[in-house]
Amino acid sequence: MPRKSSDEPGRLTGTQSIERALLLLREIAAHNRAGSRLLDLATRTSLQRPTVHRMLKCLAHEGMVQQDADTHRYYLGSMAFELGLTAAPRFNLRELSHPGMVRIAEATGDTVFLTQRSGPDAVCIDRHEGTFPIKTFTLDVGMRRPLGVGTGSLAIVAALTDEEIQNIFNGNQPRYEEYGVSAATLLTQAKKAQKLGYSMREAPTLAGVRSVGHAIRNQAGTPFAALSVSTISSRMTEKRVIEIAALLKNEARLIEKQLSNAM
Amino acid sequence: MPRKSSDEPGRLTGTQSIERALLLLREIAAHNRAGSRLLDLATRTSLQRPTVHRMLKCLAHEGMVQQDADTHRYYLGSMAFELGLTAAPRFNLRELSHPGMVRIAEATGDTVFLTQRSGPDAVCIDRHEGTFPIKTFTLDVGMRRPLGVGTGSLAIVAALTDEEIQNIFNGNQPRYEEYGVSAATLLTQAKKAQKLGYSMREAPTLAGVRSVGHAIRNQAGTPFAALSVSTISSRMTEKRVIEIAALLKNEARLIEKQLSNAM
DNA sequence: ACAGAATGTCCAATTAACGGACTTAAAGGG
DNA sequence: CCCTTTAAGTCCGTTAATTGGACATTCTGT
Repeated sequence: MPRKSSDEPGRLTGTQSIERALLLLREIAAHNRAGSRLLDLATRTSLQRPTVHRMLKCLAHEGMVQQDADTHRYYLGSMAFELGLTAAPRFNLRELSHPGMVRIAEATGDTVFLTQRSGPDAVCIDRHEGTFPIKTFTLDVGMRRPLGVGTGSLAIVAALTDEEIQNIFNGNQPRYEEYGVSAATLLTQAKKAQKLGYSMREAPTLAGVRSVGHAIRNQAGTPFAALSVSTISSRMTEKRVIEIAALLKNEARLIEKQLSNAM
Repeated sequence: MPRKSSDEPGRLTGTQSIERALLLLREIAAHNRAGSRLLDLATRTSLQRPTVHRMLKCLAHEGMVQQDADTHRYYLGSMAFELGLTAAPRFNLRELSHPGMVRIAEATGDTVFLTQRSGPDAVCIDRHEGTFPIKTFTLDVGMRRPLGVGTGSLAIVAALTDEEIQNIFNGNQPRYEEYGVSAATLLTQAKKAQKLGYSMREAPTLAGVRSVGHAIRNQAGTPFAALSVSTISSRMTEKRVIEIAALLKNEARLIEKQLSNAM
């Protein structure tokens, strides 16, 4: 009997291979800079190597992934890019948020990030540089990491219900190690963020970088994205954290307002 | 017996449902403006309705498609958008070229431009500043000018076939006046660029500015973009022109290589 | 309120997908 | 240079997952 890949009560039926293919795509996306080797994908998805290989061959054939001829590594393909272009007009959080991000970058001088939730992950979907010469690019656009990793990501988590937070942290537990954090510390940080109304922390892997984040909620009140500002710790005094948090809150409100009109 | 869904000689095996799911995604993408109804998708893909429905349910569950609650119509979902963002750096000329532009700017200290052909025009799609304090911003990002005007633009033209060059110069003739050039002089400059393998000239409107450009070709060998470097003439000695041209050629090659992997 | 047309669901039959075992290719080390 | 190791890629018998005909439900228009 194959490993139970998921514990969801409302399992779907008759779509095992599609689910697996999408799982693979997510996994490839999560490591798209370096690319993924067949074996790593098999390990990370808990699928058998032949299965992964067969699926990748199909996905490559259709252009959803592409394999580097030299290194044999797998990356997202041109079809993924093209589907994204087609889908973009309906998910224009990025365009919608742009003016606000510019305002924040101008007001603070620091770099602003826009992060969107994607299931158990968060994806950085935009970045706007401030004018301050020391820049801290903690996130690249397109970067996908487990929810909770990253300050914007943390702000999203903290704004969820306690039950959901538990579920997410439980589900992502094995993946956190890779990013140098534990579910336990994340929970503490999320609790703190809930009290404050915004997330704030030092980057665990990058010493001397401090970030502030604020969630953006959809019409139903569910947080699905976040704005965050990141800079060197010396610029992020207590007082300034509060100012920036207020700024983020204000811009998040504006975006939420537009969203409720838009959809 | 099920309909033969495809006639390919080199059929893949063991991936029927993934192929079908991707077929559905393509079909949904092709009608993403208006959205697709279940029955239309079944008809257009020659799949059975229950099959389509089951797959869509899965795809929707995973966020690859999304169904409008009111109209029941299907659209591409947020995951499609996010995968696209992640894939973009490898397929988007601008993102793809970014590392190379940074390298050129660092090596030369001067400002680098990325120009893309758009029919009879060329558009500056990116610019990266060097460190040298005297900057010559001959191009703004987004600026659109007739092909041949501008050194990057000239490099693109020069790399086309003689027949195409004639057609373009004829078609653009009346528009050149505005930019202080004539089709005749452009032709001479293009011929010279063909011999050298790169374009070089003094800006006709801005005295004391000299630029070097090199075309970027797609897999078919057709030039469609160019890298160029621009600075004050006193910095652009004969010798330096040759060095920079070599630098540009090298980076253009790298981009072309990535493009050929990509598609 | 009713017909027509669409979406959504069920489950027995069957085939398409699975994965253990094997082959081939490429990297690393003596 | 050859041998070991490690990874990619392939094969094929078994079986569990997918399929799709038939049915249920919901929506739409008159």
